[in-house]
Amino acid sequence: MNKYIGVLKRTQMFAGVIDDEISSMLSCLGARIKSYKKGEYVLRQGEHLRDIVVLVDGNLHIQKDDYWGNRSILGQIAVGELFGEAYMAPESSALLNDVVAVEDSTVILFDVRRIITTCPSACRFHAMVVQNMFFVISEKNKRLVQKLGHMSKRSTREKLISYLSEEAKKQNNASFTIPFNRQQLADFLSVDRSAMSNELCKMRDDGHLEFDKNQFKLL
Amino acid sequence: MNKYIGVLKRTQMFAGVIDDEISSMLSCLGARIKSYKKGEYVLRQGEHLRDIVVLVDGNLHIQKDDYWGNRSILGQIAVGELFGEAYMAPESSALLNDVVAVEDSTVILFDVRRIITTCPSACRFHAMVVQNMFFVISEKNKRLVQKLGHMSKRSTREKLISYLSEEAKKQNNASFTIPFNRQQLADFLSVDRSAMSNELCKMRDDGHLEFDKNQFKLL
DNA sequence: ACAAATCGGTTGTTTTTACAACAAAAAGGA
DNA sequence: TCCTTTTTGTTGTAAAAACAACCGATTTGT
Repeated sequence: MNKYIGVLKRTQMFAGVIDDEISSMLSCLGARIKSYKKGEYVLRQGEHLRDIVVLVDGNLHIQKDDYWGNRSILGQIAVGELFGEAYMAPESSALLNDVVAVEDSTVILFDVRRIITTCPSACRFHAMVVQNMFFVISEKNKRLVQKLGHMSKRSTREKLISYLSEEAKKQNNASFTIPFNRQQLADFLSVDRSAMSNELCKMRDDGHLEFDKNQFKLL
Repeated sequence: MNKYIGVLKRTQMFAGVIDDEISSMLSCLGARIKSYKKGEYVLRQGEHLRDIVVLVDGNLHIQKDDYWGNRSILGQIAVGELFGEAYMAPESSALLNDVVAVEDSTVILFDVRRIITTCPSACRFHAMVVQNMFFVISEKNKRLVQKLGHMSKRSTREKLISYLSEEAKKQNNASFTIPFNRQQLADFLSVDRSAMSNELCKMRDDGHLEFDKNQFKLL
């Protein structure tokens, strides 16, 4: 687990906490490590979650498949980001989505209750982690609101524009890479892949953007 | 402000805090009170928010209007609920939506920084409010995820089913009232009102539900 | 290197939704 | 109460999206 201290140090959750402190906090917070192969389920819809899941290597998707096999992707977790913040309240622990490793992945799990309850042994930085968590959850909420902003657009084209412009803004560059292939992007925006592909090409022909694979450039 | 202590006491934010303590916390948390007439803007998109807004009377909608006048409703704030939790992180304070009073409303504002920073004078229940806020944000997060669940459905009918069943579940009754009229519900689900109205009537004719105004019953 | 699987784009058809216009019913105000 | 405004349902048409099927290119595994 110690080999990932460098990764943890750079997460928002542990912002301002030094290596030595992280190391001692691992036990204080009941940390455990787990690895998953590409395609494996990290968590399943309906499961009860009592941990905060921090991704230290790989790539996760939060998604849901309906009865007819339609998939919708709620979001993506990149290295350093975490999952499970929505299930910290004691009563609301039944997961609404699956969490799937889209690449070989490694996560570190922290016991939720140990995070929100400041420990008696009072490791110095516990209070800072609590405050960091506030900001992390707050950020997460904002991202969900942004996603709702994309989804509330009526046409496929508008959804694409909404999503791509925000991605450009987030990466602070008109050229940027998205973490999805076409099918995944369609599942993320809840539209049909072929229709979306069509629309992307039209937008390209209209001179609004250029793309190659998952690399885009807004014009 | 003191006339609303009874309301505050029943909010999740102040769960477990007694009247006297709330009263003293009001100044500790830099509380201010504001009232709005029906139709007035409480907050506007792009504004910078440094407060948590608790609704103590009335009804608020969180919404956004685009250039062409299309409105989309992100959510509704009922008495006792709060707004602003997505903007607690110092860098993310630019509002993504308007907040509008859909009835005459009264809110109490709390300085965010005073909430997350435990005060030196250490009012006894401050720590409890901090923990409560964790749960509130977490709940909000869950609600956003649920809304994304509805929005990710491909057809108007499925969106309606998704929303209405959840509402029934939330109110723990097959008969329930929704906080929207038809146009508002359409704006909430991002569909056309007339098409939605049509679909609702078809669903009624198919024997799936009954409704009268904003009172629904699932069969 | 080869076969198999995945991925992205294209096209035609069907289904669904948006849009516009209107009428009946209900609510609100003078 | 009566008039005005708002709300809801209805219908027809136009536009858009979903669906299905296919192909070529790329990637992956052996």
